[in-house]
Amino acid sequence: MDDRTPHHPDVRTIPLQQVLEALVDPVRRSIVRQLREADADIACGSFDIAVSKSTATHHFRILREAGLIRQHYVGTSRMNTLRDAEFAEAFPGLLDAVVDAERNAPAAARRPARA
Amino acid sequence: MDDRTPHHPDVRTIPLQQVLEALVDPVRRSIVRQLREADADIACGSFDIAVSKSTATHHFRILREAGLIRQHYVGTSRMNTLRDAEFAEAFPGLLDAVVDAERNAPAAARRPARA
DNA sequence: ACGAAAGTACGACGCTCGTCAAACTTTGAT
DNA sequence: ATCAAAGTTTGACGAGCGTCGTACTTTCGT
Repeated sequence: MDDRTPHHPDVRTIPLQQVLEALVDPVRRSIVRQLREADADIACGSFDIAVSKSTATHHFRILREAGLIRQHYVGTSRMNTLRDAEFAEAFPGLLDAVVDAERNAPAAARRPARA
Repeated sequence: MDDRTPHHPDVRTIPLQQVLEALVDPVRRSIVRQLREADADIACGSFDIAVSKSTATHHFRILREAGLIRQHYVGTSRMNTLRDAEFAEAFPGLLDAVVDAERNAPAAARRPARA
């Protein structure tokens, strides 16, 4: 059985503050973007992010608690899905605006402003 | 003479990262919201924000450098205007989404998540 | 000319966040 | 039964941000 499924908050109860704190980190935004472009579940380990495993775990938790992603186990892999529709209902236009702003941006603009 | 007019960057050159860093602070978001609801210039000292003068100055600078506001002196007062249209052109839908998300939110949701 | 008003500049301080390594857990294969 | 793979947890560390007080600058009244 999977008690291994973590808690997913109701998106409508999440304050904008928490959402913005989640989206302000470039690594997390990169995760969201990759999920958008893939529209299929992606395992934690299969993302193109330049951080250690423990840091990755941290970022996924922040995203999950901010209502942006859903996570469920498949074997030893944790799969991630964007909670696209639900999120858009609670925060109309927000995710589109954020993702679109960087969609065709030069690579440099996608990197952290401060190393 | 007013060399006292500070530098205002071209909004199109500003990375999303910088914009999100500006908008993630609740005090700064409150400033933006007040400017939206007033649609007239407001002096730095006339905002309803619970921080010291020097902290306020800091927040206005962050907002200006992120392309969100324009500042100009009138006497000893520094007036602030939202760069609404320009900003919307560079980041379509973003400011609307952020402001609208909190527009009719309960007061508690407008306060910092962490004191 | 003097003083008050409105901001700015400059340090300083505390807290939080992103980061990592190391140890641990759970699942799947052999 | 073992071992490897995939994540999580915990603790630690460094950098950055928001905050303030104090000193300074500029402008407006009187």
